[in-house]
Amino acid sequence: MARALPRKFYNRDTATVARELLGKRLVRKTEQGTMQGRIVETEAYLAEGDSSSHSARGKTRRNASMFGPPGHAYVYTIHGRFCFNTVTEGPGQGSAVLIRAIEPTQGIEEMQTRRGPCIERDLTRGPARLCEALGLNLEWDGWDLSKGEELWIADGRLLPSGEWACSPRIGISRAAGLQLRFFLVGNRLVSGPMKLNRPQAQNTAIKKQ
DNA sequence: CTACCGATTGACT
DNA sequence: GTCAATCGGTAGA
Repeated sequence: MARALPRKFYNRDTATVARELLGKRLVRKTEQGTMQGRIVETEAYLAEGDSSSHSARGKTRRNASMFGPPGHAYVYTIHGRFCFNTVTEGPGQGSAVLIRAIEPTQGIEEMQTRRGPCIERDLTRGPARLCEALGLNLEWDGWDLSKGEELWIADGRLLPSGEWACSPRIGISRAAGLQLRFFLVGNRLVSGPMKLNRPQAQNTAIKKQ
């Protein structure tokens, strides 16, 4: 099994971290067994110039982890559900990457137990769904992902440029023009629209999928 | 204390 | 495609 991504991986430009997390595996080791999924969709939330970031109006009890060291988890609640982020840059910057969807690769049965009845595609498609599947909650807020224990992200190869795309982020109203959502082109576990907005090129080849 | 508000999801037209 | 249930966090009285 690949090692956990080191802290220096996270201590970089947040959009870069969000893009490079694509294809990496999120690992959750429990006494019952190990659950793993390939990261297929992420969003960057910046420390500066991003009015939709939780850090935009300063540090609070809720977002304190965002201002902590990079490589730790930031877990928050929204609409009575949980979302999992990795802290980037900093410490003290207030930036993070939201993991929006993973493609299960191991421990599917345990994920199904936690999620309850749903179609297989909905097991981990969406930030709150993947948290429920992996049993992530506020107890994991601040967890050091670089330790490689219980919950971490495994190192892996970088994706070829043709396999990913970016777009505006989902479910936000402010700073909606920023292209800070990253996803694997054509992957069925990606939540929301697959509409491409790659800076360079290009839609024609990929749109046909 | 109350009021407002989502980085969502699931149900429905 | 649309819509509202949901509930903790936050700000303000």
